[in-house]
Amino acid sequence: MTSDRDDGRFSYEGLDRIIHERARLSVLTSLVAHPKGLPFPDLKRLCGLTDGNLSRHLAVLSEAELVSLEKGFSLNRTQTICRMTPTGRRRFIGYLGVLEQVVRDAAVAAERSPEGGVRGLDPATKPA
Amino acid sequence: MTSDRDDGRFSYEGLDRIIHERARLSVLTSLVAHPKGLPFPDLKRLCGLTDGNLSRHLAVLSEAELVSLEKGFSLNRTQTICRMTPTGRRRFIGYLGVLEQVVRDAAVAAERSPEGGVRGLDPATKPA
DNA sequence: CATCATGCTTTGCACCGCAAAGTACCCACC
DNA sequence: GGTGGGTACTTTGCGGTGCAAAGCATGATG
Repeated sequence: MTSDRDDGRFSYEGLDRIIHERARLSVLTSLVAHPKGLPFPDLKRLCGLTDGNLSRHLAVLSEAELVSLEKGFSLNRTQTICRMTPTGRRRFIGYLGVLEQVVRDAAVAAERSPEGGVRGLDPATKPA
Repeated sequence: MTSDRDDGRFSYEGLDRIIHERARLSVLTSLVAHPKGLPFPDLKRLCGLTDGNLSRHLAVLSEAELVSLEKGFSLNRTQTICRMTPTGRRRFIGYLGVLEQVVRDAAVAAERSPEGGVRGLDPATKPA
């Protein structure tokens, strides 16, 4: 059934641990959708994260140089603006390619076995 | 910029922690591609996992009743056959829907900001 | 001045992924 | 029959991490 050639067929090594994490995936998607950057509180609301959580994940992303943090003041308040770095953007897009591959693999497979419930996941199907 | 209506816009709560993990994502994708089940060693090779790793992840998936483990004998060897349960299949497909949404959100956003490198990720583009 | 709200950061812990070591079984081979 | 080796897993140990709760600093408000 499975041949030697299939070794690692589904290993998906491109799923970078830094990126492949729900909260950080949220953050990065938010940031790629807002190329001019987002203030901490907006990001927090978009991602549905607590303060502490967002802070920690931003630290990780910043450490990995996937996002940059610009700390300043606005309306007499401290304000951190988060942006995606060019590196971050590149790596995120690479990651998305792998993610796309996962979805495609799974959709093809699920389609092939007839046990129903696969509507809208056929890779050739466009969403409504 | 972001309105109240956007709260949680990118929170992706459907990214189930049990499923959203590289190794288990591998396992589930392998299993959905092999509806008749896979023996432990084949699964291990497909996913590029060590024995211990696969064992642990299977325990988690089995505990959550996303996969079933059938332990038996074949050719005088112990053999565990792993299958996806109907529940597992349903939940995995649900998860895939969310994953698809992530890819689509990100692709749209990345497309919209002009800084290049987005080839092949446009949601309207089919792979070659 | 006290209180409350905002905008984060730090702490603490429980959980988890991973590799290495361990167990069980079977099969040669001498 | 016993020893060595291979297959098929399971268990253990540990370093790392996500998360919530608590902490801290600043500014507005009564």
